[in-house]
Amino acid sequence: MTRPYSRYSRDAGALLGGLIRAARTERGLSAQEVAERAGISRGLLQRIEKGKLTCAIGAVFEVAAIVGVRLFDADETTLARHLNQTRDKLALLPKSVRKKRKTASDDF
Amino acid sequence: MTRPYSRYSRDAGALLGGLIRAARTERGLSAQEVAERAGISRGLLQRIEKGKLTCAIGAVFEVAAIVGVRLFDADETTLARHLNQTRDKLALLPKSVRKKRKTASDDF
DNA sequence: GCTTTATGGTCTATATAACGCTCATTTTTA
DNA sequence: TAAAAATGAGCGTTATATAGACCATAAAGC
Repeated sequence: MTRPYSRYSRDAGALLGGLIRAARTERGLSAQEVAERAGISRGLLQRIEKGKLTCAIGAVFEVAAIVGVRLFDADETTLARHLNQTRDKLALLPKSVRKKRKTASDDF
Repeated sequence: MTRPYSRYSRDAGALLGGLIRAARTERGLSAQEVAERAGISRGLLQRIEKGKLTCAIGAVFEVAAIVGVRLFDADETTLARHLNQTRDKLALLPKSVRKKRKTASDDF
């Protein structure tokens, strides 16, 4: 990633970080404790809560799950179900994308 | 991140990657094109679509925005508004967390 | 007030992610 | 079937995110 980030990404990162921090303090968890449970350093947790966009998405997911911030507005079972649906949908879509396609023409 | 990822994170990553790939093919965009627009390499886009959890969250956000996958079920203006609300909420919360707190006792 | 602890910031070393390239395979169109 | 394009995957190099330590400050409890 050499390009500057878009407004949307910056806002999304800041929002997610803020939600994580709010959830953590509401639950009375220290940064040290959450970092240990997530298996990351305290410094990385600070960057996540500040909305830095260079953090690994896995670390963000781990922290979000620990403090109770749910992405996709879905709990674990809903997530698994949605995951299967997406897999089924992908199986129906074309394997590769070409300029002119017979399916789902955009021009009308 | 040295620890293995939780089930939740793995599912969330796979789901998000699948949603991105489905949205990209539905819109008839090639991997090369999306990668260029996002300012990332094609290899990184492949890893994102496969749900690899080591990808930077900023790159994932950029790609998601380009192909039209919205996190938080929110568009740009809603995102900004929610962002402000989170900031206000954070201002009311305690700045640091201690073991025994007067606010929001958990024990009843 | 004092003490304790959480947090914010900086620095260095190291692990590793990202890039750019290549090639093989698959898929689509002619 | 052949040609063209997209995809998947591997590899060496480079860039950088992360961990871990440190210190200073701020905040909470006594």
